[in-house]
Amino acid sequence: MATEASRKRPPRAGTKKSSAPGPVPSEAPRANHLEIRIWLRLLACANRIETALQRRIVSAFGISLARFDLLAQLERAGGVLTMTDASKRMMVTNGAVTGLVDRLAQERFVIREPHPKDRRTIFVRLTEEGRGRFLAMAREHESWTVALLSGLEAEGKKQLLANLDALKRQLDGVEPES
Amino acid sequence: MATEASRKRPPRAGTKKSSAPGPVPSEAPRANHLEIRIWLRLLACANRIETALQRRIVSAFGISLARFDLLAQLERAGGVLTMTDASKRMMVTNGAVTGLVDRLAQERFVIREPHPKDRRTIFVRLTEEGRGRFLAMAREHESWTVALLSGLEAEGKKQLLANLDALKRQLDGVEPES
DNA sequence: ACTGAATATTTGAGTATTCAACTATTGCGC
DNA sequence: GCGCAATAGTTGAATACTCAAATATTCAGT
Repeated sequence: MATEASRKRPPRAGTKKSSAPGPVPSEAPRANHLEIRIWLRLLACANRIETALQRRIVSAFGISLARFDLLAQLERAGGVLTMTDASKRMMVTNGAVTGLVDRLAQERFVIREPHPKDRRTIFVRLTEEGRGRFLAMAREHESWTVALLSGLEAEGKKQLLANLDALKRQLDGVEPES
Repeated sequence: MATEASRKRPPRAGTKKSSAPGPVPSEAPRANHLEIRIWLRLLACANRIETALQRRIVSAFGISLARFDLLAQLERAGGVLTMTDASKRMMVTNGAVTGLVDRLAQERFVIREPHPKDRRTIFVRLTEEGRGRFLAMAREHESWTVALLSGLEAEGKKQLLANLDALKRQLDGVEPES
């Protein structure tokens, strides 16, 4: 049936043993449609890369991926962003950003600042210290990412990127904006 | 810096307006390394597909993607699985499975059964009714998946699958098992 | 048999996320 | 100026997941 839509991360590989009657060696005859095989592969690859990166960020920097991401958006935006702009860039809801900013503020990465004119609006500003800490993290993060993929053939990489671009365009067409 | 590691879903597109000084039109000069462009594209595609499928499953069947996934694993396994085997197949921890089974049991999709010999072990069994309901869902789910990707050129699809296979092998090599 | 390591599951704390409800503000239209 | 819809942000209920600790059991060694 090839139903396997979710996107979890492997929780660090347990012991190797299967108790139930069927030890689950049958992995072969699934995924009929080409489309579904592609989706499953895509998902598997995305999962592995994300899991690998996430683990390293968390263990090396002691900061969650979501928080790291918010810092990245701030840095790219020049250091300041409103809550709503941050949520748009990160593609999460306002509510999610509230919590992330709470923690980043606690850890001195960012500070909240009022908008001089509009009292509904709140700016989130990357502190100097926060920026420094982030940049150090970002350098490593980028090299990890490159390292993960750089083993592919140059030709294959170009092809893959082109194919993914085509896929993305296709998806934008089929499923425009929710 | 091309740091953008997280994997969120767009929360249903908000209104189009940016309040802060810089209205964020600058989307151009990023993603230097080819590897990073690939990763970003891969992530974007996976996100869109997953989001689209998840929304449809939730709205059409009133069941979460995680729960749907567990049902799929059960069906594929022939109807029964221990908690641990389920968690391995779904690549989540035992703790996560406990909660999913709790709810699926509540909704009569599955039942818990003791292992005749080993009292530590618990079987999760797909009920007849649950199986029927799941199969109906699965049919639709599969057709959605195919529909999402079928617009690509046949040649591109084959190429994409091959490239993704190569990538997966590469990832398995670089990042073996945790 | 006893002891202790290993295995199976559940539980609870910590994060993250969505969505809907709610509080403040702003800014029109008249 | 008023009234009110739109906007910005926070909060809380519902899900989901990880990791570590707690429970139960099984099993192997002596």
